[in-house]
Amino acid sequence: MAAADTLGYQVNHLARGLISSQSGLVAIIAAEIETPFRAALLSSLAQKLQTAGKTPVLIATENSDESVRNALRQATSYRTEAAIILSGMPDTALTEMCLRHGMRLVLINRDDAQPGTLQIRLNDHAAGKVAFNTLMRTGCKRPALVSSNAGTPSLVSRIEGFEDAAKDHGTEVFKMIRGETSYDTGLQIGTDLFAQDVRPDGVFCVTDLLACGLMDAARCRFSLNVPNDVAVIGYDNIPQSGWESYDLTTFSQPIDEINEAAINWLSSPPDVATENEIIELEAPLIWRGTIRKAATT
Amino acid sequence: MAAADTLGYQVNHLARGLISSQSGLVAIIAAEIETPFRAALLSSLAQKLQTAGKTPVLIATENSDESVRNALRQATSYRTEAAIILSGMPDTALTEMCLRHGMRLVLINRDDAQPGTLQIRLNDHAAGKVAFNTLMRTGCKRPALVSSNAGTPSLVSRIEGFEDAAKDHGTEVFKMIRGETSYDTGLQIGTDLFAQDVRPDGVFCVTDLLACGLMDAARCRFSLNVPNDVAVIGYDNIPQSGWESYDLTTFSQPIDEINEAAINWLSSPPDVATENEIIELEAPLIWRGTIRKAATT
DNA sequence: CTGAAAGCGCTTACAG
DNA sequence: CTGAAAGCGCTTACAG
Repeated sequence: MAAADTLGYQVNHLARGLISSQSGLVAIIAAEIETPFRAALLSSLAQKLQTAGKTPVLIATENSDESVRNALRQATSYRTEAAIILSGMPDTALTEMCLRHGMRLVLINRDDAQPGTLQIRLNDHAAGKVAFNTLMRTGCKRPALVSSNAGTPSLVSRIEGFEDAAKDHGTEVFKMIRGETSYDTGLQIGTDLFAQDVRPDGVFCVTDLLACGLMDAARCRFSLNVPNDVAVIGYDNIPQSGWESYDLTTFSQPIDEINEAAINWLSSPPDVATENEIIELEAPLIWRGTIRKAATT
Repeated sequence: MAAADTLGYQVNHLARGLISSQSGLVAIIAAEIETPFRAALLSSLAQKLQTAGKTPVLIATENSDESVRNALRQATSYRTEAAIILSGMPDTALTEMCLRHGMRLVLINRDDAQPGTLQIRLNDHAAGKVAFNTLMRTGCKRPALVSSNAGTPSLVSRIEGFEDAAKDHGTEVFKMIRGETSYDTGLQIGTDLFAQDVRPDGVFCVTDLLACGLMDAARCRFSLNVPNDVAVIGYDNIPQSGWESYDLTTFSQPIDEINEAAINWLSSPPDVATENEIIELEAPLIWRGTIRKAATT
């Protein structure tokens, strides 16, 4: 051992992976990793994977299913033990190929059912409802809903939750859905939204990035006061929503819980789960300054 | 080939790497990847690596040299072809071991000399000077300099450049260096800085994150106007500095150039470079709204 | 030009 | 309990 140490010997994981079919490699497949929420999720995930003794392989994709397919092929060629997919959806044929290779799949924030995989998702429908009810409880009369048209299952659920709550309440919702999920589309939507004769006085942005853009439009371009003229609720709890310029009330994605659930499942024996498994977590509302004080808590 | 395709055959890169010593794997070793600048660099790097036919292995470290050392060991055990290091410094012994393994090393934004490596850095000293001169040219009388005490070579160079320019100009600089490189320390430094009897009227923050925090302290806590009461210059050009609430004048790190330089060097034959090579790039100043209009352009 | 053999560095099962 | 052999899936050099 001493000799090995002085010679700088290290086990060759490539060779070990070849024989034992335990490569120690886990693929993280994600798009838009430069985005605040994704970056935070990725950072936490990479660290937890390492402390669990795995080595993360990072595969950046575009937002298309096609590029996720290629990513998955790249992963299997390295006999990755598992893939954690944060964006896009592989088709069933590819999923099956992964399973045949002994590779395990976890899908985060994706509702589509895939046999043999673990799905981790948040209760987005409930969050949409909470968003609506919170706006109403704090005195809003003209609620609005803004989203990108990325059409991700989680975004769609948030929208539906908000609309269902509005229907129950008998209130009409002004809806503006456009562009990609970014600060810039938030800014543009805000610019159009607040240029109207009758302005909404409370808006749920399906994402913090959209909310930040919308708030900047409200304040810099229309000199509106948040929350007095418009209340705003976001979703994700990115670092910027805690910055004093925004101080945004938002839903907090439980990043650590998500990643721990993923890693626990990967560490458990694979034969237990032949069906697909679903773990649903809650995203609690973080009360900050973009909402008026509620009459009732 | 048709049969291979229907059976879903794929070359096993582990086996190929074992025999050909071309694993196709490149390690990215980085700390604080959830931070806006790092996330942007990482995203671009991962994508460029993939289109160059390499597969990135992500190794998240803490900011210590010790954890970079462990990361490098993990990388060598997978016979990574190269490592791109964005944080911390491996010691010479480890660098030599990497080179002996046929692994190539590129160090980004690190000034420390290491034989056999490629160093990519920015002309931070010049940027520090530009920052000072720009503040003075736009009418500042009491310049201040704020930094974290991370002590990274690039931060130190920015500080020295600013101070050297001040010395040439015969002007005293108020300096506040504290904490880690984050929004929160920017906020705290700003809070203390603007509570003084004589306030600075122009400050160079060595990082955009610090600048955002400082601006929020100035505006939310002291109702100061930027740039009329205080001008602010940052460094990095993170996405948030382009947001309307900040509209921060800052130095733009040429992320694409940095990554292309790294990948070009990795693609060139290794025997050419036995000495360490240094590539120095410029970070141009992006003029936005946190600086008064200059009398002379 | 085609085809079989050797070997990369491991781990696992088996023989001594 | 120790030690040698077989084999993981490739690539490269060599024989036919």
